[in-house]
Amino acid sequence: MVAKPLSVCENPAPKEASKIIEEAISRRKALIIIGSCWVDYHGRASSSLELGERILMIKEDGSLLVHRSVGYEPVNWQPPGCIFQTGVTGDVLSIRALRRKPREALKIYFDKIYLVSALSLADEGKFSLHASEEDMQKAILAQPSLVEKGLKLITYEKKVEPGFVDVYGVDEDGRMVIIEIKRKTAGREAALQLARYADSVKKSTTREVRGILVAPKVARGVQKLLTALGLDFKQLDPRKCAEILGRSETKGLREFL
Amino acid sequence: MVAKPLSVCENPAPKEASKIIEEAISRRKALIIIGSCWVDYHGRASSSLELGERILMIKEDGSLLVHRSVGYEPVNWQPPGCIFQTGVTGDVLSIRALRRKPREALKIYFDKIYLVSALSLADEGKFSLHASEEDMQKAILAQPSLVEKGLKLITYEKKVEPGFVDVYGVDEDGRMVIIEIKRKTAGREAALQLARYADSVKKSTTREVRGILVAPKVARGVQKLLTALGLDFKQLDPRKCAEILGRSETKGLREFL
DNA sequence: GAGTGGATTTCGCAT
DNA sequence: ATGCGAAGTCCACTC
Repeated sequence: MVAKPLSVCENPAPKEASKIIEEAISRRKALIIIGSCWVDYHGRASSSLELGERILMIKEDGSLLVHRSVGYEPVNWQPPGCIFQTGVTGDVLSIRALRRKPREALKIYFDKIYLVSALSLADEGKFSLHASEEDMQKAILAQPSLVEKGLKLITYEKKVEPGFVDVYGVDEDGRMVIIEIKRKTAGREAALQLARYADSVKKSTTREVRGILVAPKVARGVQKLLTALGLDFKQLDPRKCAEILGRSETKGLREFL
Repeated sequence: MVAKPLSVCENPAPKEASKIIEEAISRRKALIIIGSCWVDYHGRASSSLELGERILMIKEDGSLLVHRSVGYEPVNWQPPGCIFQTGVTGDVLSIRALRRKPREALKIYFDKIYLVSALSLADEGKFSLHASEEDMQKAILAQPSLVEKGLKLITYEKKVEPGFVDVYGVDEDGRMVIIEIKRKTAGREAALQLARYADSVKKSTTREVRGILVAPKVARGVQKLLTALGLDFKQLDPRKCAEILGRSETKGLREFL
């Protein structure tokens, strides 16, 4: 028999809420607390949030999220690894989440608590993600012709002076090729970064060096910038790369690596 | 009298859960659903998440978060603006969150539902944050001597070729000064970016040009890089800037702006 | 432990 | 709409 996945307590008194919360934290349970609160944060920056109704989530790893009724992001939070302290002063429940490295403190004060729920979530499910920049790189390694006919790859993530080159190879005319991969629209930064890499490589070889920006699209004006910098552009969709990997992942790539 | 801030339903049947969820979404309420589910996502990338117990949050603005029992970040999500569809197939409740621009779809399938809670959160509280890069810029504008004695500022957010210079001025010897501000440890990128801007400005003037990197700290090796590039560094803490703004925000800054 | 760069980044601002 | 850069970014990975 499995432990009950959750307990629910509506409209608890502050003392009762505090008891549930401390118990849950000590037993490594997750918590959801809904109520009216204000929040102060001091650490890498400082912030204050005035009174309002919010959702507080405390997780098993000691992370904490304060969510408003709108927005993808929490308005306040604490990354994993917090130490928690709770206290009751009058009718106010306070929760402190402290972190070292960096030293930062988040304090929440509830003047009304509508719900406290302690959770024991059983979750062993695997998460898998496709069509990342890494997938694009793998697809290109498995099938260099995606970038250019006759292209031969030498190394990947080759380290040159100021940073990394995503992929590094030789074209059919024997020129060195540096490839910068972006999984979404490439902006000015990507072009300038590639130009820097290319310059850096040029300094260390007498051979001709080409830079190719691989991305699904370039931002407005960047094509012109690429031309001015003497760089090439090859359009490539990350989703197409994911498809290619799905079909041929076991073929060429393993050999290459 | 205010509306009841939340309703709670434990262990609902799929049909019942579906009804509550649709009702809540149509009334622009937020939702918390806890249960055992699997998740598929297709859009900017693709992902799949196997069966496990999680917390689903749907917000009033049509954003959606799937949280596991650990981690600051949601394992799956959808930004604000979704359209939702629910359905029941056998004992499975499905929730679809669709988005245009970009076109992406997230599908959640619950085979067990422990809790459904619909929330009407009243939250008008102001959020304020201090010690951002913007605060550093404001502090420098209000008090240029923070960077250097005798420094006179001309403008800020000045457009130069590849981007924007944070602050732009003249030092006590009449040399042009461009300032790049970082609120935390400045890395190689910051130094190279400033160098690019400095080069760009040098090309458009015959006057001497200095670049100053303002940050609480520079990363290892970056000081050497700055020297090599002929750039200066001025240590400045964002928290000190926030203090200065707190004391003197109404003094020099308003005049400058 | 620090540094570096990607992310389904999100978010806000300016063009 | 698109582009661009900051973020208390978080996160994984390398040195």
